[in-house]
Amino acid sequence: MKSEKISELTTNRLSIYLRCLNELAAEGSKTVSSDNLAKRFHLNSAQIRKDLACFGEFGVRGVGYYVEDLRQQLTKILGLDHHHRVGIIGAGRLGTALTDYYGFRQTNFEVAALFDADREKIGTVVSDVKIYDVRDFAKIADRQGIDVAVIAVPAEYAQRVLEMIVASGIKAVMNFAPTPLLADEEIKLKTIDLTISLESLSYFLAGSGKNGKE
Amino acid sequence: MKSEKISELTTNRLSIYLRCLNELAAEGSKTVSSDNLAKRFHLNSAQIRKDLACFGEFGVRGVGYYVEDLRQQLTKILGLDHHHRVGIIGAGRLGTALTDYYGFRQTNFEVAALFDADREKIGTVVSDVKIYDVRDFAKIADRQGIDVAVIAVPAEYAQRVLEMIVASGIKAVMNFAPTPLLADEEIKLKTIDLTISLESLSYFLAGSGKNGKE
DNA sequence: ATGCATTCGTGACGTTTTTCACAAATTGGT
DNA sequence: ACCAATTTGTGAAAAACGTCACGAATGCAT
Repeated sequence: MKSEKISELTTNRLSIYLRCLNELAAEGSKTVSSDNLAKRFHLNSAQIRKDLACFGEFGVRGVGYYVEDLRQQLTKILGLDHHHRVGIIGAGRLGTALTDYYGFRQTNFEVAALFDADREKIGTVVSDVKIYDVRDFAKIADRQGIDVAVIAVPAEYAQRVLEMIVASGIKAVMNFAPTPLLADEEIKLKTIDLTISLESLSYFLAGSGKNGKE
Repeated sequence: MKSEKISELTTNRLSIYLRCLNELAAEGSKTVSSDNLAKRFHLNSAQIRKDLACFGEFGVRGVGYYVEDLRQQLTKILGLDHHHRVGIIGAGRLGTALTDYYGFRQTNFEVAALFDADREKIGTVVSDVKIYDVRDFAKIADRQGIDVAVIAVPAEYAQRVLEMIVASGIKAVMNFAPTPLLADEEIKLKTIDLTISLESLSYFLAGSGKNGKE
């Protein structure tokens, strides 16, 4: 166990390990070795051990990891034993699609409210979630206990929306607008930029398949 | 100019640079320095110069980069001067939301067809795009000239869908199913795993804001 | 009990990515 | 024509990340 700061690459992999452990637990496996885990994806077993070692000594030499135990540990480390309430800003196609994205429920996130500026939409309900006026964001976010915000508005509004979110005291933000946003250090901002991913495919196709890989 | 293999991190940044150059061009700027570009996001100017140097010497010492020229160069490098036709497998919430995601059009991608296994959906039209039977994928993909596939089905079907896509000869795939997929070397597979990103936020919140950053 | 097979935890090593720092090229003013 | 101010391109240094290899701990068979 080394309690230096943990890289995001490591925590991302923890998510993958946990998913696998959940499957193993469902299958009834009692223990699993790092080598075994590594083979499921094509990872290196030493990396898995190192990732886990950041948080404690969960394994038993000669045995491996106890599936159920490690599962619970990772669930706790990733904070998935806590419920989170999500507010989505932007009730367009993407925002509404996310509203009943089952990945949210699966990971203990609940979409509590949608926000939009369009008067036509305000007051209506999508998948049991009400659409509020974005101008009331701080008030509703507070009343609803929202602790995670999702930005699903056009790029040109994203920075302003982010500032509104931060001003309301929310610390975790997921951004789908295709633009890099500037935020204070104490905010966790995660940008999912589909355009970059698309252009990455485009680059690959332009190079006419000279290089492959993930 | 060094024509070794270029890392994905580099090409991803090219996308960001290009976006910025498009804005600068729209604003009427003639030239821009790497330092100037670097300040817009918070990147290092040397990195920008190195990224660009992978593809040629586009800058002029003492001046910077000619916005319009660099814009065209990057557009070409990223293959954005070519049109691509996209097939989306899975006509659920996500698949249909993606269908009129304007980022596609912006980047010269066009959603040509949707595919689903649900008989209720097959034959209907979403945002001018027809939903076909997924069992006819190879045939339709060929007929429609589809060269990019998007996987928007539940995780348990994703691997099988990928194999179907690969079998039909398509080389570029974007996967939204929250599971790592195995693909051959010659395929470009890009996985966008929202669950991992969510859990990353959860991890941050669990650590109660001890560390921030992007 | 002892030995053998297994598997973790980790220090050492190698690779990749980022940052630094400076020579070389260019412009504009005098 | 020269000097000062810029700003690129790039080798070298630093940092981050991944892999290897091995000592230490454990279980099982004899």
